[in-house]
Amino acid sequence: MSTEVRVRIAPSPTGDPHVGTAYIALFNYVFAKKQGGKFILRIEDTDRARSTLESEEAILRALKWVGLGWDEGPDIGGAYGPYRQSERSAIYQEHAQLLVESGAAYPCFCAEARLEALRAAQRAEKKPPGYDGLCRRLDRGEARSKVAAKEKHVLRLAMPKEGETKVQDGLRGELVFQNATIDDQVLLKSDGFPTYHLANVVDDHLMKISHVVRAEEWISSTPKHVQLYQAFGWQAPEFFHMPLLRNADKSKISKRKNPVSLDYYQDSGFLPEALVNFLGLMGFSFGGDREKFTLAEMIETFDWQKVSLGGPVFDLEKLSWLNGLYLRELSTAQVIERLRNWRLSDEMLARMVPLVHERMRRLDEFIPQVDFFLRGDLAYGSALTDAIPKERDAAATAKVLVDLADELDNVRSWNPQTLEPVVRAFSEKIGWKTKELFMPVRIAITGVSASPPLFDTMNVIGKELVRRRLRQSAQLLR
RNA sequence: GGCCCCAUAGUCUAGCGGUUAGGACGUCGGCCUCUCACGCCGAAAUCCCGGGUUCAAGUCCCGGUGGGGUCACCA
Repeated sequence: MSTEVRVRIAPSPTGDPHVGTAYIALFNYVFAKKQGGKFILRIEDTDRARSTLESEEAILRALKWVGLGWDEGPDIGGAYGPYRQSERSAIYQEHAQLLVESGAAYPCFCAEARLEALRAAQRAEKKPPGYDGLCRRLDRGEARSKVAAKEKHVLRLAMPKEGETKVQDGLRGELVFQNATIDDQVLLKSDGFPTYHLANVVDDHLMKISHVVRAEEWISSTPKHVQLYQAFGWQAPEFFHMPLLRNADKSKISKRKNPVSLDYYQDSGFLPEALVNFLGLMGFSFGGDREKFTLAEMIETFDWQKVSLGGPVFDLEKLSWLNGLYLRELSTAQVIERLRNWRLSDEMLARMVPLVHERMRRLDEFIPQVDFFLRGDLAYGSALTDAIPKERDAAATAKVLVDLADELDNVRSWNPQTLEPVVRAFSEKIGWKTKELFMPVRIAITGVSASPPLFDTMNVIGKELVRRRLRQSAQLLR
């Protein structure tokens, strides 16, 4: 068996490129490079309702932006493709079939409603929720004929009900789980697509992944994965569960409490090398008192022993400081280059100029009018409180802004035409006249009461910055 | 609630049986300076609690407590 180190980052393309993805990608990448191994990108798009190609593209773009390139992936191929799970359905079906034949998995015909009722009952009795094994007890012949009759079903893992499952974690040692406490996980959904559990095990094995470096939130499902490896007769990879990035209140980092999209960091003018350095500071210590180090230097000194397990709070303030260190190190020419690649590109100018063109009398009025396009966070002074509609109060306005931020999060394709109906529908939903709603929103997003049309403005500023400003404004109003 | 993980200042961390518990962000004060920023100097602030083990415990063990994760036909 080959001893080559092969690791992967396996994002699910269901939203914006997440800072946590970059964080985990970083540790995979660094470990692979340190070992002279391969770093693989695999797209886990088995949730066909939520996965989009647009999101996949954004994730690839963002990972490239932070400088974590892959050796094999959906865009460049490789010896173990395809690297998009939606293109591997047949592989999962075959493997699932193997499990059914060996008795390690069984078809389950229970309807959603029954499962919900079951869970509700378990909750009421304060028992741990989980499948009750009804279909597991079905006669195998009967089950087979139901399947043959095309009855709608899923495939479940026939989890052993006795004994224990041991997980070897490279960071935490041996983790022991009582099998009786582990649920009969669904492996194959009724739409024929695999769940994460099946797909991830099958792919990791087929793609010869040697080390699984992933977030701590996966620990509790790892025994299921270990059971699957055993059922297939495969050797499990080594697991390394990294701590979770946290909000200031220590909960798992989330977009409600933190800018979480890599797009936000790019749009706000963070340098990718600073962001990567900062992510490296989360849970990893370089050695000595060094805090500033390059990716290459991190690779050189990387060692799992230097990884700590407490969940690190993601502190934008410290990231900004680090970013300043990098920024000041650049030459003037380099800064100009960075600015051009940021918001002073011809492309950005081409988007901004039409919006302020007719509002300008002289060229010198350009800069003040595009001010909010070029900023990260805004300074509002009293503008926000002044924008509270008559008949409404600060608290209500704050809530509206936050709710709108959430609403906008669901907007997939961000442009003036898609934004307008969303915001208008929102206005109706909350029972505010558009007249009442638009001014506080305008102020929150631009900081001023006179600006180009709202939706065009939002379009250029970008989703993440818009959402961030709405949230920040709400914060200030409270 | 069950299961699991974690625990050094507000935050990120060093420490791997004997240290005045080190560094960084942030905060406060000062210096530099036309202002600001940068830079420099300084200050306040930490070993969650209780038992063990040991001559000696932030460090090892156990138990609490606290925080977190997870309990989906989402990953």
